[in-house]
Amino acid sequence: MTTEQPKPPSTTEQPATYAGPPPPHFIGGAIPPLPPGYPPFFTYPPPAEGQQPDSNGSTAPPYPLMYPPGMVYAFPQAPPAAPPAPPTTPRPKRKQVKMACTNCAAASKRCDENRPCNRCQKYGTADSCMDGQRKERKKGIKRGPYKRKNKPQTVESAYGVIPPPEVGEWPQGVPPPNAAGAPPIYAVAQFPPPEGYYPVFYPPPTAYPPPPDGQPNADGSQNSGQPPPPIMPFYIPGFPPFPYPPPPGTVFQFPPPGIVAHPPTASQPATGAAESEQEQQAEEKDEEATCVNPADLSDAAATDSHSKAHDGDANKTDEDENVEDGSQA
DNA sequence: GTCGTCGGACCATCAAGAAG
DNA sequence: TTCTTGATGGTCCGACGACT
Ligand SMILES: [Zn+2]
Ligand SMILES: [Zn+2]
Repeated sequence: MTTEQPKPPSTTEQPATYAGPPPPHFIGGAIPPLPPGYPPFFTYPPPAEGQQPDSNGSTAPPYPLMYPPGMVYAFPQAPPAAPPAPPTTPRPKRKQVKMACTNCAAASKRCDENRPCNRCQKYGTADSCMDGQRKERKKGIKRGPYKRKNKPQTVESAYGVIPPPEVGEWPQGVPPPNAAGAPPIYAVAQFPPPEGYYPVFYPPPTAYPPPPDGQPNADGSQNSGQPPPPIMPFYIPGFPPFPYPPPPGTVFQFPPPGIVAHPPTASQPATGAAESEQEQQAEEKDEEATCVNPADLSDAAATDSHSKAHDGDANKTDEDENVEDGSQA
């Protein structure tokens, strides 16, 4: 994804409580204030194709949009000075024959597996069309230490999120809450975000263990070992994205206990990657829970699931494509 | 137009090094 | 033992010039 961090509201810089105007026709109590450090469930859609940043360099709409938790993705802000990237179609990989004939090799032209090869037949050099001698690779050359760069992808590397920690164990690479620059919350991806999106933050499902050094947090508090205060998500019926302020007649409601959201359907913005494992995990986890399509009820509960992507490297086959060589008219 | 030459991008292979 | 990295040796694209 992108290394640029998002500017939309779901960051720690945002006020922890919703400060906007009360939504019309709100039912079910006041919008619950978010615990300190928790971002609101607001996000923006990605900029439309060809949309230019405004004078502030922002491609966000003038109003926030609400997605139900479990499908909440913000999108990373495009760098203001970034020129519009031209659409690039990756060139198909060029196939090579295992061994070109001596004539083709000398002329640096495309050969094929046939003997005589196509080119030699065409130019009447079939009698001299034969394989050359391949040199043997040198052995025993010292190479020095390698840089490891293709580690198995984690949720974090794939989606820019940090998996929740086990109790009593700090996740690798995550500073404790009292450390400078520590994230106030952990990020949990419910579903793979669409291209160009990153998941919104959720509170960790487990307690913060005491900091390794026993020091208080940056805000002076001590980790109690208790789970952090949960975010009480709120929802509106319908299909995401929801405009905010919501249109007149919108009814807010809290999710009944045990209600979980379905993964995005094909009509929703989501990548197709890694969905099966997540779905399975979600189903296993919430077997007893009632599943409600958000399009029907717009309910969701923040459940924890990750996905992993692994970069396989298996390209050992070799088939020739018998492409006619030669200049055309 | 065809054909030969050639620089260099691209590709497949595989030994060395790293990890499990 | 298996996987990953990266150097190596190779193919062949595409530009160019000579020639017909
Ligand atoms: Zn050939
Ligand atoms: Zn040949």
